[in-house]
Amino acid sequence: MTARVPRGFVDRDASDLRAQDGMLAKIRRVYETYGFEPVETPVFEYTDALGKFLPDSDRPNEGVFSIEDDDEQWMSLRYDLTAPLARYVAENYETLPKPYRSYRAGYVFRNEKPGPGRFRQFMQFDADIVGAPNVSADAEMAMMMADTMEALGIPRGQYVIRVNNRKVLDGVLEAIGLGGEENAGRRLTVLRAIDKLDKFGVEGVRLLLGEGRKDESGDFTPGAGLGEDELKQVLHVIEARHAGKMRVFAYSGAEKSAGDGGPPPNEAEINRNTAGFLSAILMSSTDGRDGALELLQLAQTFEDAGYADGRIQIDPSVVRGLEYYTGPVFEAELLFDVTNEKGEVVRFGSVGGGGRYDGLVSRFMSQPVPATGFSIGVSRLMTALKNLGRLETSERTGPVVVTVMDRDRMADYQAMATTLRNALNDDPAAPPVPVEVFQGNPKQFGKQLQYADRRNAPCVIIQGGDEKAAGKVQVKDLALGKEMSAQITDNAEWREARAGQEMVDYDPANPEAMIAAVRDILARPSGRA
RNA sequence: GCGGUUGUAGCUCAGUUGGUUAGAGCGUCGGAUUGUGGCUCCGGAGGUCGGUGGUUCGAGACCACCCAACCGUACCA
Repeated sequence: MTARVPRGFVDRDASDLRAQDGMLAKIRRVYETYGFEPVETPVFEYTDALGKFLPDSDRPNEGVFSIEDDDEQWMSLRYDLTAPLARYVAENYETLPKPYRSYRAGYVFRNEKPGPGRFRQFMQFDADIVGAPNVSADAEMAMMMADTMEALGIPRGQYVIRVNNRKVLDGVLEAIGLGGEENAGRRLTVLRAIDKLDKFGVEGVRLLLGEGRKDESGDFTPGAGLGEDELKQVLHVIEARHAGKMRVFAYSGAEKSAGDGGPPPNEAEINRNTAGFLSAILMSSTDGRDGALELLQLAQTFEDAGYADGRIQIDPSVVRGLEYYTGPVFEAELLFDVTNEKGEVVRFGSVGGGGRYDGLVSRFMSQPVPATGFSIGVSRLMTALKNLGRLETSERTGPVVVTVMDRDRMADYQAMATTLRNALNDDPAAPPVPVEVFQGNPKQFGKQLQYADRRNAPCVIIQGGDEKAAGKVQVKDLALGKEMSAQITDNAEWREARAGQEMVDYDPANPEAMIAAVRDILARPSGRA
């Protein structure tokens, strides 16, 4: 039987976990400063509470991992953290303060084809406000997302929070005659096409909105079949930001620009212009007009709070999830390209997103409950940060290893380790300094040093019969020894040299000299961070 | 799901028109060195040649199907 991890899942080692802990702490801190408090819900929910994927006849596993409980109820692993939150809020509605601000991090599961950077188990870190109907709450979420990006060390200008409003898209769909139940399918096709803007560009989207598009493998994707006129209206909406930059304020059959002369608009003006342009071209639709006005309010909030310097951009091409968003939506995008292990340039794109979901909690209740929130893809963002060099990937100092020269004296070695461990860890606020006794087969002393070397140990303690008799121990600086080894090519000589070692006084009642020697090595900047 | 490419040791890869017991480098383990990491030298382990079936005197190689990975695409709460 071969040992193998299930497809789409990953094992994660110490450095991954430490890096992740560091990231989560930074994100958590931002959320806490905004007044959010943690909550945890289980990884399983009843399948119908998750919404979309009801058990269909005999195969309820499409997209989600599901099992049938012995009371014949279907349960599924959560595929995001939003639906479980909605369930939690509905179940505890009476006792929770409203608006309810909460955050949570956790693994979510999707039963689908894994790809590079796409796994079947991955971590999300969400924050939501339930019970706040105003767009001001949406603005706050977008701004907090920007703060989070910066707290993680992503420089300003290397990320952007793009903001749209679902009502704007609904509005244009209505305007081109795709309102109503009977057009639900085509609406989806149009939204999916819009979502492809950054992938295929305007021309690609134009094809997907019209006839369809053939990709480089020869596969054909059928389009939405829009006529020339409808197509043009959709393109005007998703390119509204472009119009905002050009200072185009209205569209009336022919494009006209007021951009001749004058300084180019700043980011705050672009946001306002974009929203203004949208409200002008979506006059005919109630939804569209409302959506555009909300975007205008958002733009104003960002400007007044100082976030409209390019960090947060109104961009009507943002779509996000097709399922439950009802108002403002936002997306955090990384703007830098990174080179992966294979030397290929990869554009990371979206690392998080969210929006307003006014319908989700009320599915469980007899009253409407507005909510807005966002989600960060922790695993994905971590990969990006690693490539950006913003992740604490530096190896920790390994343990101080007390070696075993005489296997009958294990108790003595344990005592040394205890003494060192207590002395080096007397400050509970400082990072831990690990100290351990070598617990492998001590027969070959060379193996013990090899072990210490592999553990990235800063130093080892050696006490054989000679040292014992003299009331001493050897404290060996491994990094220093390594440096010295560069000049020695003969092995016998190298062994004889005992590079980096220092002999100090030691007896159990008086370990100060040993402790001082170890402290000294730990304080050396000899490359072992 | 659809289309393409690729599957040989833990990793990177050789393997001739189909021909003996399938190789190399790196890694790993052991030894040279029973009180010293690195270097060097010597040795060992590790393979259902992705799987099944077929063609053939003979298949790692050829054919069919299946599986997996990668790339593109679709879906993505």
